[in-house]
Amino acid sequence: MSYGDSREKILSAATRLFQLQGYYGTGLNQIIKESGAPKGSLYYHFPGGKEQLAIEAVNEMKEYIRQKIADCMEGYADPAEGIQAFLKELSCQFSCTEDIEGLPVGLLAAETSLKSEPLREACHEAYKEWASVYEEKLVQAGCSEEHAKEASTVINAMIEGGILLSLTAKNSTPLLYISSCIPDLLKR
Amino acid sequence: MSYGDSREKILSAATRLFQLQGYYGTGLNQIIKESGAPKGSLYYHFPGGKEQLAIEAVNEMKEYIRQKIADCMEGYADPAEGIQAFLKELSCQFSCTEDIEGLPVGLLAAETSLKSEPLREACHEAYKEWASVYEEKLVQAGCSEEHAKEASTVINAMIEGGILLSLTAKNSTPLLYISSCIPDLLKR
DNA sequence: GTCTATAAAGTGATAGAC
DNA sequence: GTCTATCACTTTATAGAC
Repeated sequence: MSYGDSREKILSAATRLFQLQGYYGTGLNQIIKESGAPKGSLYYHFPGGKEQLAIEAVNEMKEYIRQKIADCMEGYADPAEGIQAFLKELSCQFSCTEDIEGLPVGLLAAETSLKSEPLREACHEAYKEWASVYEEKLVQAGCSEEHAKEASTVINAMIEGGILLSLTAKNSTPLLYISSCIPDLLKR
Repeated sequence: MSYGDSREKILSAATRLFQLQGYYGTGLNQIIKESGAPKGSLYYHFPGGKEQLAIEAVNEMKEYIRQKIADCMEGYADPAEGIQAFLKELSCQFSCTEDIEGLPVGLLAAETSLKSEPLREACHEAYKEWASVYEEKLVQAGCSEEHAKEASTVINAMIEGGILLSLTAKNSTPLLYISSCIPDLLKR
């Protein structure tokens, strides 16, 4: 292969750390150290430096979460049940401190949306992609295009907000409350 | 007075900057510079250093937002209308780039909940306080205590998530979508 | 209450050898 | 592809003068 796995190891450590600690809370040294990749290879693989690394990390989060949402939605005919399955999966991490994954995309988005346009765009694309998975399912289930568009955005907001509240509360209660109100939200 | 206004100026600059740029994205030097307060007075007024400053900043955000929510709720008999008034106010900042206030509490919470217990607790208290304002109004309007408790947490999550999405999208659409689904959420 | 000076460590980034 | 060494800068925090 043209790339060894150094690039991959760096990117996966960066993704994990950015999600947990944020952009400014994570140093390049820490990324290198946790990745176990050779020290000198960072700027070889990521000539754009920290910003490029963060953009690619956001793309990793985007795809990882998109897949999770899609898997959950596929398992049920009713969109509400699919979303609840996804929320259930998210809530698991708060049972055990070690499992906590942080706030995917949201932390980086909040830190950098006003400071780096390319990074903001990457975060925005992630939210758009997740919304489109919800949207498609809702339309398939008989929602109007308009309602599906609104609802999918609201679901994105609730879930990011719910993770944030669960992180702060150190328990999954907020995510579970959200889960229980999903059917009411989609009933229209 | 026993304190001049240096303390106040430092704290208000810190509050603004932490909310916009986060804990690690904001340096003590920048806070001093923007506050216009004398350079040497920071550790005199805040012997606990950056962490103490952030905790007090979170308390400022807590009170500022609590007041805003309370004002909005007082203006209407219907809780849904009060919440929509608050969302309308939040959405204004995205009309003009200069007015953007960032993500109150949420950014600091996401960055530090896993790293500083006292800071996490301060953020948690803020969310609890906001929720109790919603809760009280909902119970007054005839909701069951149980439903009011759930709904107020969900509203907190939606709003923090909505600000985050609006920040990332650079427009108020997410907050407005949330506003339009509030009545459905409370109908029970 | 405020100042300067500075310590001690960390940051992102680059150059040049191998 | 990877290494080391290093630059230029910023960070939080402290000590001691005024």
